[in-house]
Amino acid sequence: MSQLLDNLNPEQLAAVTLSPQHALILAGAGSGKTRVLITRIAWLLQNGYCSPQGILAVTFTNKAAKEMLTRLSAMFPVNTRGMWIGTFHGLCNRFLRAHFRDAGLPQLFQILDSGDQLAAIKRLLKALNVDDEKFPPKDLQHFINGQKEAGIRPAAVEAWDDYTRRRVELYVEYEAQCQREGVVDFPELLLRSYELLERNEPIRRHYQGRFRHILVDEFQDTNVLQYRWLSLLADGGREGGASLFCVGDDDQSIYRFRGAEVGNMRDFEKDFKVGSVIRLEQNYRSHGNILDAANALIANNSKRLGKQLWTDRGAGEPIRVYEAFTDTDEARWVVEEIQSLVRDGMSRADIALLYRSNAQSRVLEHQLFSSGIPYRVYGGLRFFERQEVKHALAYLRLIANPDDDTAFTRVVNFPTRGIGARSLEVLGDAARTWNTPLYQTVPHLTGKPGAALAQFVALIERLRQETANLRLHEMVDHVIEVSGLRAHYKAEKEGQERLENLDELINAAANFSAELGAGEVPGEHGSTLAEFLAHASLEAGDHQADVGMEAVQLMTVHAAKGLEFDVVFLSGLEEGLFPHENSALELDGLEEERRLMYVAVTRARQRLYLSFTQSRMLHGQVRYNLRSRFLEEIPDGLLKWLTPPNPRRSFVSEPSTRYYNPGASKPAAPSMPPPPPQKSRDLGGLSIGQSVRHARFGDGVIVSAEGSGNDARVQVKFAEAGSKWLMLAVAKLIPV
DNA sequence: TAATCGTTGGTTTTT
DNA sequence: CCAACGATTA
Repeated sequence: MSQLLDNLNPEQLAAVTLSPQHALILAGAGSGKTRVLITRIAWLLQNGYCSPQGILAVTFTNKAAKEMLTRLSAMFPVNTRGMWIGTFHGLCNRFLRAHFRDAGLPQLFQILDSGDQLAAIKRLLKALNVDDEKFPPKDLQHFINGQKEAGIRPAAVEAWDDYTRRRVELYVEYEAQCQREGVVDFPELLLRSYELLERNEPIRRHYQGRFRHILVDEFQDTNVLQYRWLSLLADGGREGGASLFCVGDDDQSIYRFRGAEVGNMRDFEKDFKVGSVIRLEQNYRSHGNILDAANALIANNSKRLGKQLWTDRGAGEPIRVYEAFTDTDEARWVVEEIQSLVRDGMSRADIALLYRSNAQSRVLEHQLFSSGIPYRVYGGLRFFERQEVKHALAYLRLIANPDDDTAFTRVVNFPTRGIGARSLEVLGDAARTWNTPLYQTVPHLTGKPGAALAQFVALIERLRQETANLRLHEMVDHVIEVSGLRAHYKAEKEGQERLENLDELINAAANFSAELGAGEVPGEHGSTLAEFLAHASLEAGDHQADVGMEAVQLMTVHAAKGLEFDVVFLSGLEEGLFPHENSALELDGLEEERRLMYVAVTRARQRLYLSFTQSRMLHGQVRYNLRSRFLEEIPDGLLKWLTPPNPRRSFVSEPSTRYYNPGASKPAAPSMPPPPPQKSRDLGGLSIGQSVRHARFGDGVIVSAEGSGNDARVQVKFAEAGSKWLMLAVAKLIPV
């Protein structure tokens, strides 16, 4: 007991030992929020406030959920089985499996991941003969998911124009298709769960009675539906309902673009009459200068709940700033700096290269590669998203649920068995006529295509029978073999890696049943298989780790959230890139970018490098940008310039020849590249940062430029008219 | 049915 | 510039 609370600071202690009540914990970066969350659970259990069955703890990622489970069992001997700890989607899946009938779902319903969902929508549009130029599948997917995540079914969508009305019709059709096929997409997992709880009183009562303490991680990332779901489970804060313990940081809210609603924090405070907002502001990660920079930066945001990080570990090193000529030079400098760090004994794995957008990794990778520095890029294809794995899973899905048309279409002709587009069209038409899933439509067909399709159906039936008494991994193995997938990839010249991945899938199946417990009964194939398939959809797998590889870590700032490194390089600190130009179009977009910058800065433990370039290759064109305003928002005293600091102006107006002053600054990059070409003439005497007047748009400032000669365009931010790109050859811009 | 060519668009992303 | 996708061609 005493051990449990050892070494907690006063605020952490207060949060952990709060008497059962609704609470909002504002947990700053590196303030030990996970520890608080876990210790809170242990404390509640240890002091008999509730049993493990009474705990519901929810996270966003599987990684976080797993960490919570492991650390909890390490901290405190408890049967974690009874607790509901998992992701929103994982828990909703569990809930829907338990109540599939009441939820109106088949017992073995399948889960569509985003890719599957997109494929399903494409198929739908084709079947309905909808012009996918007018209704791009991706947009429709976004629309549908957006509605679902706001808790809105088609009937409740406010559609005032024809376009929206048509999209709502397609939303209806899409729902019907999913229902027919017995599949559920990600947002549907949540919405179904929510609706079932809402409308089924016995079930609602049961869960409201069961869960006494609901704990939420990364609360600032919840969307509207998730908050309503939590709220419902906690009986809206009424007497006798569960206590909601929400941990989050509004300053680290960086997922509004995917539906996160920071406003949930304020709403929660109000709706649940939260008496105690506890701030965790002591940071155990970074040195003072880094925190000061982060604090200064985020102070520029207006809509904050308010928080100030501090540390007792001393100021540490200054933040190093480097101005490069081009993106290539920037990358070159980063690599040299890394080499020097490694020479001094720094481990490569403790160094991170962060950037705003994935496209920026290319140059960095190139330089790292040619210097022979091992590196690892996060955020590519994940294991369960690989095509060979998806193919194998599709066969398994058909065994579990033949109505799954997405799976059917995926493998009906893979490996090829003479079923072409023509046959599938016939089949699709027939399916519509009979209103049956593709699989069930096959027997209705006659003729040659019918025969080939019948063979495919026979194959699936055969697989189902032959695997009925096998254990999961044997089943997977058998399916890979008999379906012809293994032979197919064996024959393919580049198929070796794919074969290995298929073997890995068999391993994954074996591990899965092992973890599930020894209780697996052969022949009960349904449920184990369905659970494995759900697992594959819900947990696409870690971004493959090169185990033991001492490698520099490359990732976007988004991907870095929650991580920390001794040394962080943040490159591309330029207007238009970071903050990203598109952010200017969105309401409060700049504040979100600033939070993103805040996240980036607070990743560093000891040393932080910030860099920007004068010119950068983007979309095949050289662009000239101002350095990021975020740089200006960090107090000068915290910065150490590795290149001479300039007034915030582009080289266009002020050629930076002074960089060539040989003795100017000692860390000047050893291989100083030639200066970028002077483009000032191309801008017709204008320069970035300059104020101009336009006859129609009024006064503004040139923010960036691209192209040259006749194609030269400048982006002008007008006081009244907003931001515009103007062709210099066309627009008359008068310097003011 | 596979290979090749041309077009298009290019923040951020977990489940 | 360059990757991903769709349409066309052998």
